[in-house]
Amino acid sequence: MIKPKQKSVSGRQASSAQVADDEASPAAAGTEVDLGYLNGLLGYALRRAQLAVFQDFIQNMKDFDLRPAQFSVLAIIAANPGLKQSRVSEALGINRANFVALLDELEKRKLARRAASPGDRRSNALYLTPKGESFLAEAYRHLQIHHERRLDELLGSADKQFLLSLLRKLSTLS
Amino acid sequence: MIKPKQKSVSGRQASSAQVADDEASPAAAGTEVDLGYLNGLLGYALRRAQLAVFQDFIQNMKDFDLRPAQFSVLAIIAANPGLKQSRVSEALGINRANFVALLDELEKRKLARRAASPGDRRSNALYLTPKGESFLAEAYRHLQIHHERRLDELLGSADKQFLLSLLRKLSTLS
DNA sequence: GCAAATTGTTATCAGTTATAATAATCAGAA
DNA sequence: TTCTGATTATTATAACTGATAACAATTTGC
Repeated sequence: MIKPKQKSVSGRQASSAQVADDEASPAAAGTEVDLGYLNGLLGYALRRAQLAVFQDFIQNMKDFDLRPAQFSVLAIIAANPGLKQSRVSEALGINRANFVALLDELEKRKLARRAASPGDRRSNALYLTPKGESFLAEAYRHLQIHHERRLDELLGSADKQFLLSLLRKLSTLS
Repeated sequence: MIKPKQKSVSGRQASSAQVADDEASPAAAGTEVDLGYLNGLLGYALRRAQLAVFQDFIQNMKDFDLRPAQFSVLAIIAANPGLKQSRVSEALGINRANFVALLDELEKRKLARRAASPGDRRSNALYLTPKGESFLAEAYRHLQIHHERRLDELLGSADKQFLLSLLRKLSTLS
């Protein structure tokens, strides 16, 4: 079902590795820039891909004025209504001090709200407002149609699923 | 040769999607946090994976005091000696204004140097110093042994190659 | 020869991320 | 129960990244 197409990926190692500097002939202007050691580095490929995908995400969420971090907060709260603030920030890997302003903004826009946590007066239980629920649902629908579908077309949806599984493995590092 | 293992990736859509808020029962404390909509989003998986891989990179480069951006600059110069400053920054997607301080640092550490560009007195031709050459080679060797090999073991080296090819496709997004 | 573009640089600003400190509250041990 | 230590949300702050604008020197094209 999933056909890994390795066609244009070959010849990677051969391209650089030997760092011979002939200072007499500076790299030609019309030539393509050789990525050298970067060609094999997963971190580099990840960074470039993440930047490109986030750019597309941000572009698509322009009408919603929603950046990736904000979307992720709404999504977590929607899936776990009543979760306390520290657990939401922890789940997203966001420092809880920095999470305050992020949530302030969402609360100011009436998309989320802090509620008293029953049994612990220190913590806030977080909920989406009704407006937040429909807003998130619409944003998600828009993303599916415009953002994710575009990625499906670029990668093939089977390969995209496989990509997701590989990325999840990487997230478990240390 | 490449066997896409889709085992634990199934049931993604089913997990959330229905955002039913039962405000009466706040999300339990001992329960795992449900990622909800984030489960299907490629951008989220990419971000978490990139963060994890960069953390491992930085950890492994601690003795070299070399961060990803610095490594990438050295790698580009090594593979394209004499390339002018603006082309290096452009190749890495780094704003040329921000590139100045980055290169200043590498020059202060005697790893790279700005040289006069023959035929254009505006631009700098960039080279690694001999120290820079050996430093980069050692850093790369260390990365291969400790960083990339670990990723190979985590993903399987065939799947890692396939992952690289998918990430490169994503980087082409507008 | 002159207007427009390029190159490196500085200054600046918004956004992100990490740390420390603090007040309120909770939990557990003496 | 009281007291000590941990947790929670918050503020303030600093470091770092990324983008923009302005500028001088230089090159390019008409």
